[in-house]
Amino acid sequence: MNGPDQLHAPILCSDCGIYQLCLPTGIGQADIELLDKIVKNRRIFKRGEYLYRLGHPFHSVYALRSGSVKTYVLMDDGRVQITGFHIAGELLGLNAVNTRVYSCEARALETTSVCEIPFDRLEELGQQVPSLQYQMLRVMSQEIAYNQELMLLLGKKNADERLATYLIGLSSRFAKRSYSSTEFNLSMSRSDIGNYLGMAEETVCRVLARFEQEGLISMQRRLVRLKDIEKLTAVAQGGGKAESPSPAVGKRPQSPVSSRNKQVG
Amino acid sequence: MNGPDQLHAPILCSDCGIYQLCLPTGIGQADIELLDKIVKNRRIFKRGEYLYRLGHPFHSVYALRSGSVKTYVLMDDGRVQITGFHIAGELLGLNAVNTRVYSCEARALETTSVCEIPFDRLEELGQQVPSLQYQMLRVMSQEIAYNQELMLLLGKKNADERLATYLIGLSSRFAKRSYSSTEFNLSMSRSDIGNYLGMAEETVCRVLARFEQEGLISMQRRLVRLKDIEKLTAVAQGGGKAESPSPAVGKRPQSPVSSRNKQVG
DNA sequence: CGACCTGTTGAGCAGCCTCAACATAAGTGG
DNA sequence: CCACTTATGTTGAGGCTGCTCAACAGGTCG
Repeated sequence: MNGPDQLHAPILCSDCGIYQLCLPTGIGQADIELLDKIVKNRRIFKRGEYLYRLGHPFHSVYALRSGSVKTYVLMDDGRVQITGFHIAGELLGLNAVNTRVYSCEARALETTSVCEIPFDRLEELGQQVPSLQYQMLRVMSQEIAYNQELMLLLGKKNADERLATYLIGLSSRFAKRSYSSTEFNLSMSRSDIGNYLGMAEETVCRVLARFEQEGLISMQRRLVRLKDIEKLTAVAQGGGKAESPSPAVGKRPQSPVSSRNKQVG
Repeated sequence: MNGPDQLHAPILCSDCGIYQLCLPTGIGQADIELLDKIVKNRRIFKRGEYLYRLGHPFHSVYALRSGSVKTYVLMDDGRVQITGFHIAGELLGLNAVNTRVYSCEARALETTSVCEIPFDRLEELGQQVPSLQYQMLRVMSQEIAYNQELMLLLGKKNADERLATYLIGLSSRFAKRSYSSTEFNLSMSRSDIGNYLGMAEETVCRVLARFEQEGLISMQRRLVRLKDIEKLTAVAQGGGKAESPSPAVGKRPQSPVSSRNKQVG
């Protein structure tokens, strides 16, 4: 995690707020007005409704104004991997540019307000406003970096590290939107969290229960309070247990960092 | 997997070949010449050398002319997640656009020839050639879709499915480059494959050995021959074992597709 | 208030990791 | 060219993390 929006705190543009597409200095007022004309298309999605579905033709991108959305990919037999959890200020759907067909589904986790932006309009405008083009590249670049972190989590972290990473990541994202970074509402169910972090729902419960018992957090249903962010951060990076004598050995999780993993190209 | 380059077979542009940046109809001859001026910068990397490293400043993107490259992210304690395996015709480095700093490392797996393209030059040119901008979006969009598949693999597939998916994915990528789709050289070590698929090196060996024993493939060291692509494809999608009576039940791997996973937003 | 959805907790099992020894290939230097 | 060293791949035994199955508790909603 560490997640999206690494460097640039998304800035509201005018009334609708295209957030990630606008930079403080990147786009002028006149351009913003142009942009506003395009994005007037506001929509509300209720919990469980789809912004777009797998295989549907690509026509628009979506800027989230409020609420939250999960995106996920599917296997034939119904297995689900949630690939993203998106909150206000983020931009969805650009990943369908290549094939012109959505490669994943996006579904509202709660009542969610979005701006729907027709991509061809956005493209036209991009040719008049170079910095807009650049912003699109940035948004996608950011998503790639974000996905890389998730892959690291899925491939190399154990259950404790995954959940700690998840909580810390949420915390810092909320902080950037000026929400509380220590107390917030997970809009995802335990099952969703499991499908996001690559673990069973039950394991999510158990680990959270242990975190609470160890004084790292407190929870009631989907409301979390982070009580020891420092220790949580340590857990997320694999320094969770062992303040043990042996500093290098006993890292515990998969990937032993043994002499073999020297990675020689 | 199914991997990159879904729809557009990358086309060589002039002598250097910017592959993914060019479409048959997208970019005119004059533009290609412009592009060529920029990408004259050819370089050779030997096995183990870095195209770029974590935290280094972003200045260029790299188009692979021949050879292969792995990209990966790191944890503090040395754990590694390989996030991409790239072959001739693919474009690397665009994921650093956002932060202007590389968020991963790229390392040659064998002697590899690349075109190094200064990004600011590419951007300038993009403003004159709109379709080039669009191509960049496409390349990144494609990478995102590709990463989503990898996340699905890492989060939801068991060892057999992972390796089958990996082999099938390689096969179809080689096919698109007009290499043999049934016999090819894995340029990654077992350890790399493990760090890519999120499993231990030993497990990679064991599963490959079993695949060979079951007549799906034959291997000697890094040379693979796919002997039953159909069955391999079935395994990749989780239909590997059970041609069992019960069609829906007994899916076997993590994520039971039980009644609970109904995913209700 | 009953039906249902979500979350919690327990018991048992198994897939995959860890550790370790060995085999083979690939370099390296004399 | 061969002996040595190192990297890479293979195979076995055993244990642990996290999954599965299952029953139940607490909320939520009609």
